Amino acid sequence: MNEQEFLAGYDPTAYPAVAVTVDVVALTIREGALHLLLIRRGQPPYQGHWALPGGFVRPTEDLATGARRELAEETGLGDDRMRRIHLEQLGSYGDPDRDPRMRVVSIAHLAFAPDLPDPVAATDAAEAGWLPVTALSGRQLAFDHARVIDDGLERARSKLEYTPLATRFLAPEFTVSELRGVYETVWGQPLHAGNFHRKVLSVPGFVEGTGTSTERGGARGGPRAKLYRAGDARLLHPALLRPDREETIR
Amino acid sequence: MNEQEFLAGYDPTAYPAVAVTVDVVALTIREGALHLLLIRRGQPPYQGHWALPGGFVRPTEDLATGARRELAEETGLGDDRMRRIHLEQLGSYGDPDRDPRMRVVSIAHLAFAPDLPDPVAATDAAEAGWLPVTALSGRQLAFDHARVIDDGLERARSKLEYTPLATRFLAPEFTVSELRGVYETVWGQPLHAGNFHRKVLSVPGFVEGTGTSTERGGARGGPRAKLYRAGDARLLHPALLRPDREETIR
DNA sequence: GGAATAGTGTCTGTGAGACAGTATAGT
DNA sequence: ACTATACTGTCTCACAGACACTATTCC
Repeated sequence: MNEQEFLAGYDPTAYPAVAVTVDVVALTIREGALHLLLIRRGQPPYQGHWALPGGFVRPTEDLATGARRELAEETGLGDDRMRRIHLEQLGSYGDPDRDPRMRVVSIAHLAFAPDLPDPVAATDAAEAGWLPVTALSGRQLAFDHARVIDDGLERARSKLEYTPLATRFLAPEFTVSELRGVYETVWGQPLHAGNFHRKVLSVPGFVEGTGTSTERGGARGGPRAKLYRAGDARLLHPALLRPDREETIR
Repeated sequence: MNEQEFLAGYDPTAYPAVAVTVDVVALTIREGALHLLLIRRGQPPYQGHWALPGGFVRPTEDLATGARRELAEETGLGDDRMRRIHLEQLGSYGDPDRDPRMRVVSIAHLAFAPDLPDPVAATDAAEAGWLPVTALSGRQLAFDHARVIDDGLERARSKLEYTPLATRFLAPEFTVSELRGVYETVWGQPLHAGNFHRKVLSVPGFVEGTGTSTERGGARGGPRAKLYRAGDARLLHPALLRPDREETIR
């Protein structure tokens, strides 16, 4: 350890400043498609490119609070609707050159939200909106946000296997079919309706019946479906594993 | 958005400085017990308390590189032995008051290492060593490191279920019994030897035989065991689930 | 010989998935 | 009437866990 390193151990100002931001990969399901909240940047760098909502963490807030605040600012949601949104830490991204202006370490978060109204663009963004994740390929994303989004989507797919968080994409009361729709949308493949139904009801604590049913059957016929609420389980056991995972193993 | 917030969006120096550190929860197995690399702090705050190895991120290194560097510095290992250590990001800890000196956001990492020699204390630490994790309860840990360690241990237990990373606690060639020992140590419960044996060999890509066997049988008798290497799987399918997870589900 | 360990055989229960079938509603 | 959907029944296969057993080696 030389003199510079010794000093640096005690005096962080011996190093150039590092900025800490929080970014949010916010997912929701609209019209059967997985959507992502994105902001079109109004100034350089990456002016005109799409970016994740986020910003500098404030002195008195912790990381999760900062992420929740950024999400609330961009979506314009009140406390009541914010409370139904699941938010967890996704990971930190700190490559030295990920932001051309300075060293920025971003703590990315992942959010699952029920279908929400279109966001009102904040003053520091030219535009904000929910974009289908299928529309991202080919589009130029700011910073390393393409990778953050990829990580977030994979985390979301994985979380649906072991946790009951799929319910967070739905209204407080939902049918098994709607829940199956969440899985099919996030995983990107159809599931067997009958087996899914039995499986969901057999996992302890996943859902609990409300005793009520939908007012009408399906748009194209069928009986009225029973309504369920999220149960008290925090983990699904046994888990609902994705079919055909062979590709990702090696 | 008021004037201060507007400026802060463009000029991070409008906020008080934030320091970014990397910390490492480094785990290894010694004499059948799970051990953790800890440093006894030589100066305030938390002087004399045990803390995770870590330090400030340097301007030109990314987060994983910083964590690997800190680990190498504390253990005194060369590149060859460092390469066999698994390192992954664990999570970020950024509560505003976690460090009394200033705002410090720490990106914690998790490392799995084979049995290593005792570390040589670096100049900025009074003492360094591998401590059994069972010896931690009751001991005063610096900062929020007790929580970081808890999160790391739970992550380690979980990773052994879905990945072949248990092999990272062992030498390049190992027996099924030694591998079972890793699981039993990390999970803290005995496993059925026969079923474990069959299970490990049946998971594609978990281990591959070397064609050789140990020189001697067990210390207290038994045949010579076949030797295996880590296979090419990155995920175990089907997974090796911990027995009796009911407690953690709700 | 006695004891411990490596490794295999077998049985049972659970659960996933395929498939079929019934009941209920919309058009 | 026709069709789509909700939900249930049944069969098969895979696998986890319990138990038993043999073979090998150390003491």
